[in-house]
Amino acid sequence: MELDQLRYFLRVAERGNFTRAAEDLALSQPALSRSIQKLEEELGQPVFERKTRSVSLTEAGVLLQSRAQQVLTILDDTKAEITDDGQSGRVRVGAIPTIAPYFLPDVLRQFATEFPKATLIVQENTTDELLKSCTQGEIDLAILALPIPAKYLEFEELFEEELLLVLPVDHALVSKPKIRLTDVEPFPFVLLGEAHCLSDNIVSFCRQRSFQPVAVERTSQLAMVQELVSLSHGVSMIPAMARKLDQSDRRVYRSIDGRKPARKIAVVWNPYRFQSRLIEAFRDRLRAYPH
Amino acid sequence: MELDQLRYFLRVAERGNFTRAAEDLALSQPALSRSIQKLEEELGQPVFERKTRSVSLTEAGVLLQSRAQQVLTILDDTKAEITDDGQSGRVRVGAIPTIAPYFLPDVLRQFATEFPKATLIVQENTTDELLKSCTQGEIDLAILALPIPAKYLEFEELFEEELLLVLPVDHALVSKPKIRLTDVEPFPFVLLGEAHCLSDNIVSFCRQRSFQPVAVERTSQLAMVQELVSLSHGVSMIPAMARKLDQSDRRVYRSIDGRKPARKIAVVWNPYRFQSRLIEAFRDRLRAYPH
DNA sequence: GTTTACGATGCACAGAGTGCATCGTTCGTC
DNA sequence: GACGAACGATGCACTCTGTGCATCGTAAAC
Repeated sequence: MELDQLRYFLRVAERGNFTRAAEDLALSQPALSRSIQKLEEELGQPVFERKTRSVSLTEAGVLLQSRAQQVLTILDDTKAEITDDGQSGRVRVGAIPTIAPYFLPDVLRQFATEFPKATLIVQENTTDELLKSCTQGEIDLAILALPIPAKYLEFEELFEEELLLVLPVDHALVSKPKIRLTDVEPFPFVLLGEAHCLSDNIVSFCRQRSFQPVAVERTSQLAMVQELVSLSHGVSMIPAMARKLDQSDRRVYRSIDGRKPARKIAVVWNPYRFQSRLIEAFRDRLRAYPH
Repeated sequence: MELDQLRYFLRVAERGNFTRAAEDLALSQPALSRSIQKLEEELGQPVFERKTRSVSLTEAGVLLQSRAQQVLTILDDTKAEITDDGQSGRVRVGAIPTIAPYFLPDVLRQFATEFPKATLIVQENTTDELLKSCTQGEIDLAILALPIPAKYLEFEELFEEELLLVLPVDHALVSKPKIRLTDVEPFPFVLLGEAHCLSDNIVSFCRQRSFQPVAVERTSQLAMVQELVSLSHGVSMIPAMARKLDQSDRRVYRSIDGRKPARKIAVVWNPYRFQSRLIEAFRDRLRAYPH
């Protein structure tokens, strides 16, 4: 039994497909097939059931999967722990798209200056994917908005951030000195796609005030939301950090009067994985970041 | 990091010597040196401190040692668990020399008949060595005499066995109808070497009756004790199972009157290791063995 | 100073793992 | 019902890694 075989095996188990797994592994499909064959030969029985369109784990495969994961995690962490000098190494950070471009660059720059030997790897993805990556040890830290279904993960709230109402410059509400949430109710909303938690934040905040925002458009980037608002497709709510970077004069931002909509930004990590000094340091910088 | 590297590493750590470890591993010393070098290269630091006469673990090495052991154990057990069909496989049994030849052959024969596909491996060694082997997962079961310092090990008493007084045929006590322990006190003893727990059993039993047997001779095999007794070098105490196999008429066995000296035979195993159905079966046969 | 113990290094070789090309089988589709 | 696509298995040639043998370098022991 070789470690590579276990890595290969896990990937095939994950993808349910030799060809796809081989691509992931940067390996030819025949090589992968043979590697699994050899593993099965050693175990005296198949670990996969080959169906015509996909493969699934046998009983033996299920057992092997959990043990292989365990073993590779231990070795990965051991290596990280031994090579941990607090200066060099790797920090893999994930962030949701509505945070990444507004919050991360500053922290990354600061961190890179302070730890020039460190390698920073950033992944931008949805909350669900980030949590999965974090659980599987593919990233060390994830920065996202609460609430999260954080099974087996640890998190720490970093700060709370106001969501600002964004309006086209010529919108009726612009001249109103105090805008309450109820004032917004009649207007259509421009929101991000459903996979984005910011939409959930906004919708759930509105729902607490018992109104359901009407989403006229769904887009995938905050910048696009801002542009669509400028073009009077609707109004929206934008995190304060995204407003800071907005140079345009074709839209205006207003703070909602009364209880203000907000989101809580948190950092998440996997407490079962070794936390290198570099990772700890990154978390420290996140905490210390002015907001 | 490769599994072989970890195996090599552990052996060197155990032996504190590359050359010796290489012999154990059936590998040339240069190959071993290079393998460790590569491991150290990957970890970015040495795992051994090379002194002129021996090598010792560095801090990193100590960490790696425990993790490597853990990993190899998991994989070993996983393989055992997957390949466990209750019929084929391997059972590694250890026994102390004063039990092995008298008790094991019958059990082994019976077990081999019942499980013809199974491979039986028997190791004869002292209690200390067997417990060490069991802890390290080098054997699956150990059969020995209580008491044992059984840290992290589980044990189950199998039966209690009387220790019989053995005398030369022409000994003064032979004609005595009832021999009490005090009657034996004046006579010199033939005992096994100090590493054998049977000597401990005998000595501690006598000490409870507040006398210290005088050992005139120390030998390494029960058969030799029996022969020396025949030659009137002294008297001794012999487990009942060893008497059964004794065909000679040059010595006689007597049961001590009063509280009889005895030893408790137990089977020991490592509860942290996977117990295959074959191992369980072997334990069952041990329990069921008539005594 | 000489010998001994022990790990490191140079060099050549064998075998395991890999990639490419291709095959065999089973669905899905026209 | 024949054809094509998806997917894993197999044949073959090659390369690269790990290994053994011979030898070296160094420090302790005699």
